[in-house]
Parts: sequence; C-alpha cells; structure tokens
Amino acid sequence: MKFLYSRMMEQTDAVAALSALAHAGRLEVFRLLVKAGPAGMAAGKIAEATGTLPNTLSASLNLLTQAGLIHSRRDGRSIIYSADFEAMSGLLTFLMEDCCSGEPAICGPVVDLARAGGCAAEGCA
Amino acid sequence: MKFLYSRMMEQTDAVAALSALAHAGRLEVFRLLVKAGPAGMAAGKIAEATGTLPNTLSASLNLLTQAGLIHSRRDGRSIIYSADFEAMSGLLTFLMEDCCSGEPAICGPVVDLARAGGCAAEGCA
DNA sequence: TCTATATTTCCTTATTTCTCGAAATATCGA
DNA sequence: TCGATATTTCGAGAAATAAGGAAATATAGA
Repeated sequence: MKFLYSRMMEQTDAVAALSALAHAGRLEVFRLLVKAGPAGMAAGKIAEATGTLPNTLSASLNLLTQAGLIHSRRDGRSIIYSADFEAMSGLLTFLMEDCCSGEPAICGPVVDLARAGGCAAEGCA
Repeated sequence: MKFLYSRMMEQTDAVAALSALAHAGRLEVFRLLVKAGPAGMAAGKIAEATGTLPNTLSASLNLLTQAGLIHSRRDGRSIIYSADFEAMSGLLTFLMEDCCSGEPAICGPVVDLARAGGCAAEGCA
C-alpha cells in the first residue's frame, strides 16, 4: 500500500498535534481554519471571529504552526493562516492505525462514521 | 443525514479527549487498546507491555476513562480495559466536521487517507 | 519620513499537569 | 481467615502551560 503523504506520523508528532488541539481556544481556531479551507484567514479576522486578544491568538497560532497543523503566508500587512490538510490526514491515520487488526467488522463502522461526518455536506466522493 | 452514535460531540468533550491523548504514555496505551479490540487488555498486561509503573498507568487509564475513550470491566482480580470505538468515531468526526464546507475536492483526499490508513490491513469495506 | 494598522515577542504570575513513593482496597486460593 | 496478587488512591514536589500587559517589529499609505 502506498501513502499519499510524505512521511508516516510518529508518536512525537502526534502528541505535539494532539497537545496543540487539546485547548478550547486553539481547537476553535483550527476548526475555523479547516472550515475556511485553503484560502485561509487573516490573523485579525480569526481574532475577531473568536474574540481572542491578539497576543493570546498569536501564541495559539504559533503552537498550531509548530505542531504542523497550520501554516501561514504574508499578504501585505496581514498574515494569512490556513489548515494543513495533509497533517490532518496524517493525524487521523495515526489515530486509526491498527484499528482493524484482525477485526474489520469493528474498524469498518469507525471509518464509515468518520467518513460520513467529514462529508456531511454531501457530494463528497 | 443520520448519525449512528447517540450524541454529537461537543467542544468540551473533544478537548477532554484530545488532552487525554496528548501524552506519550496515554497515547501508547490507547493505541494498544485500539489494536487489542473489543476483547481489551488487563491493566497488568498493559503495564507490562508499556513498562509503566502501576500507579502511573492507573492515572493514565483513569484519564482516558474520564475522557470517555476507554472503559473497563472487572474479571476476577484483573480489570480489563478496552477502547470505546464509538467515542473514537465521535472525535474523528468532530475533527473533520465542516472540512467539506463548499469544497469536497479538498475534503475528499483527507477522508480517503483516513479511510485507507485505518483499514490498511485490507478486507475493510 | 511620519502615522496607523497588523501581528508578534517578552515577561511575570497563576494554574495545571506529571511522576513517584507509600499506603489502601479488592479478589482469589489455601 | 490469611497471604498473595492486581489495581487504585493519596500526597508532595518538580515541571509545563496559560493569560495578559506592555513593548517591539513589519507593512502600507499620505
């Protein structure tokens, strides 16, 4: 089997990603960026949307970036953040790894649910 | 669309679950239980497999239980822990929620990867 | 160049989390 | 009932994390 992303996620990476997400404010930011898609969102807009102080938000964005879950690019005076969908895939894959070990009947529903939840909007192949 | 699990996961639950997993020792335990499947594993066996002190392991198991990620049953002198696959589904679903918002083309690969990773063993529908 | 906007960095304090030793609880078999 | 096994609870000290005020940096436009 061939993976579409470059490198298998290791436990250390997974812990960093999970730690970054294990915080109400950061989780909110991340999900906002997931929803925003590849276009991303300026830090200021995120602060506005979440009602966070700029320095607090900056710390959150930094942590999420270090964890590899988001990345940024400058656009004029603004800095645009966007979710890293590849990293997200890696994390989900890591969490589900070996879920099927010998028991596809158990794993199946888990994966189907995940699949259904992610694509609730419909039209998702 | 109908969800197979009882209740939508909320941010508070997700943070609790992510916090529980955001720790090398606990993540290892959880993945071990995911691999072990519904049969589960006795606390002593987990301690042996991971090389953890019994009290430290107990704290980890407690946290994972409170987060709803695992549950336990007594069997003689042993206590058998097993992963809660429904909770796992809920968490994955929560993380991927709105991933598709208007852009199935982006969401698709993420979900497919997760699906492929979880069922790498093959035979998984 | 000067001023305003956008974001980050530095620093300090309060809180939470982690780990371990020691003691307690529960179950089993003799 | 007694001793051994399996696991949990308690308590304390060390380390990591969180939040906010104030100042610094970078970009844009007049």
